[in-house]
Amino acid sequence: MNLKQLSSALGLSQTTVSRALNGYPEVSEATRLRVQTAARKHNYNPSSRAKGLATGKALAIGHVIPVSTKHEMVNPIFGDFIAGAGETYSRNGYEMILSIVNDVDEESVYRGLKSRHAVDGVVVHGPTLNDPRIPLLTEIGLPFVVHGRSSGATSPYAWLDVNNKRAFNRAANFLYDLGHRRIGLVNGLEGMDFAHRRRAGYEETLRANGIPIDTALLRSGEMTEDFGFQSTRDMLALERPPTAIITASMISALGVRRAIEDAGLVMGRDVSVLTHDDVLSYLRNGADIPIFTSTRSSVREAGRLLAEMLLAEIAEPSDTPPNLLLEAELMVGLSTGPAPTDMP
Amino acid sequence: MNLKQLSSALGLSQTTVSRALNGYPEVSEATRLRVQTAARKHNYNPSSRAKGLATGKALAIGHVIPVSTKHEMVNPIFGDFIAGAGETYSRNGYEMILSIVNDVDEESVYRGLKSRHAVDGVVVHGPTLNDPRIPLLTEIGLPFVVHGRSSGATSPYAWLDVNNKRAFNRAANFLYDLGHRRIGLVNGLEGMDFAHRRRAGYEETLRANGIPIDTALLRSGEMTEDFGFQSTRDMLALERPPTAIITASMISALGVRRAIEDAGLVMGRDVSVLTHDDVLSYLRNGADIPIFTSTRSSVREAGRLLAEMLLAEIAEPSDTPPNLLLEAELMVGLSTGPAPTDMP
DNA sequence: AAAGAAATTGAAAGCGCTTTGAGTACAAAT
DNA sequence: ATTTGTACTCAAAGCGCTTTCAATTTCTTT
Repeated sequence: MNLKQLSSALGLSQTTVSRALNGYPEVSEATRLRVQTAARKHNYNPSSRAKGLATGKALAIGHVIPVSTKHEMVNPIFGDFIAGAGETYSRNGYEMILSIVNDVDEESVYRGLKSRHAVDGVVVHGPTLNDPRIPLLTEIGLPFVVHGRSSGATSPYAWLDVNNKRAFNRAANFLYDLGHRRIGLVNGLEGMDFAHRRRAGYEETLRANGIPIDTALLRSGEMTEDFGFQSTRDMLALERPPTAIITASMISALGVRRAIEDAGLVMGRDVSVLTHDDVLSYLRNGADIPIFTSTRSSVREAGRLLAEMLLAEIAEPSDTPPNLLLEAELMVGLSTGPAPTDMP
Repeated sequence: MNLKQLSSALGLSQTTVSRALNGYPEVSEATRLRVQTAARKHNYNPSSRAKGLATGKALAIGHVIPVSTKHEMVNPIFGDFIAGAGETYSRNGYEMILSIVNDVDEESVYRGLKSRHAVDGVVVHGPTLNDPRIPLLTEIGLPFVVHGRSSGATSPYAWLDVNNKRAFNRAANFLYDLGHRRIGLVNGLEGMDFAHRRRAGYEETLRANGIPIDTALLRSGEMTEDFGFQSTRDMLALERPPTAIITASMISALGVRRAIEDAGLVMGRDVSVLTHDDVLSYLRNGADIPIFTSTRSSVREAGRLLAEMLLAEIAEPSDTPPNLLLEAELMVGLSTGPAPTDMP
């Protein structure tokens, strides 16, 4: 059933039917009702292609997911983020278009989306330091919001981020207050902006408390369970092992935990662990009492909010790009405790 | 730059330019080359909307992701599956459209995708027993392939599945051969077809070996880390605890492991653990020696293959829907060992 | 009752592409 | 010299919508 058929079935012009369905005021309420009922009855939905062609809007948002060519790794937060954003889209009649792309030919994907008029805007995932996508999108004039930020960007752009630096300030401070002086960091990949900021927060707080940075306690890599495990195992084998470890995700935290227990130690007593928690649906951090002490910020909620920002920006572009900085919550769980006193 | 502009820039008609770009034979090679060069130079890409309108194809595949209203859970395998499918799509010039939908109003989403001509086909995720989407899609005539199967379906439909039953046959057999007689099952949600088949495989093998099914050793729920933990903790507290546990995913396996160690036991010695492993990119099961003994089947590869099936089906529908049954590989790791002899 | 305003409806153009049916030019065949 | 191919090229219609501009009907006002 298309518009033509529907309107002739109703004995009305396409114009009137179109107006009735799109809420234009020049249609009598009686007619509108009649049209709406008929549309529902015949299960009529305007073709999005035709609509898009006529209006010049795509009613779609692109998400370009970079898959690192190195490890073929899909960021595990992605599912939850998408779920959050998707809610906003469907509430607003937008479609979500996903492009999985290896990081090499990202540029052409963005250009393609733009020139094919496939989307009205895009979400930039996983920003790096000096992310080239930001100037690119600005140049080609495709509306976008970055999930995260990009240190080094020279002009303003729209973003939504967690205050990673402050989160890790607080994480390090919390451990310091518990008496820990050797605190390891199992961070995400250097080059990722979030990892950079987290490390900055960690180092700042340590320095502020007079603790020199020991690079032996600094690891960075893709946040897999195995990476958490290996990093921790190696650090625990040091002459002066850390008494606490801060890590960047629940998944790596599971690996950290495994290494601690493999070493015959007890998490929360011998070694404290503090993780960032994105509140992924399948990795709930314990129900009442969190297993891991964590800095907590729901990535799903971030998706919801970011999508709203983007849609607002598309509806009426502002002259100063919107920014939103979310604070992470510090949740005390069972994985942290006072620094062991029997250590040197 | 649109077709009109490009063709007038070239001094050719739109017809010729269109044909040149789409590989039609009635265009001289010289012209084609000239057109292609100009198109590249001006970064011309045909509008997908206009193209779709003219051809009647959407050049897009829909993925409708059900999010359970109960737990707001996004299946963690989803990211990797999508990554696999996405590769196939982009190689074939297709777009992927994602709809996140709570399980209640799924039907209207499928009908909408069809009537809006938004997609040429869809992938059905997470099939249940007697999944209503299969008759629905068949009825409305939207091509689809199911990732998994649906026990109880009355007519043939296209699917790609892992041989879950045989996988769990082998899993149970492997443990039986190691001397285990009390084998727990931490399964996915009853109602999900894959969980049903796995349980069938498990029960079949136990019965075949003369072991009665003990419902105290059977758990089913959403496959979170916490669910693995709680189920295992409870089972270990039984009067006659299991000496081995089979679980449905790496994530729940991590919880199983945690419960075992919390109980002061050693995985692989006191309690054996065997898990199904979807080979998720962020949960690699150890590099050389797998940590967990597992039945292994890459969900990413499944995504790739399934997308190919669907595109082939769209290109030329076959009269008998294609099916593909993948076998899971049994990988022996460190989490299993002979049943402890000191147990009754 | 006439005139102007307001409300309601419709015909047709246009969005950017593909594709049909027709036309032109040139070489080869009769 | 005419016919028959062959190789190119193009004008125009059509895909299903929105939207402009114009037309008609109904209501107010005088």
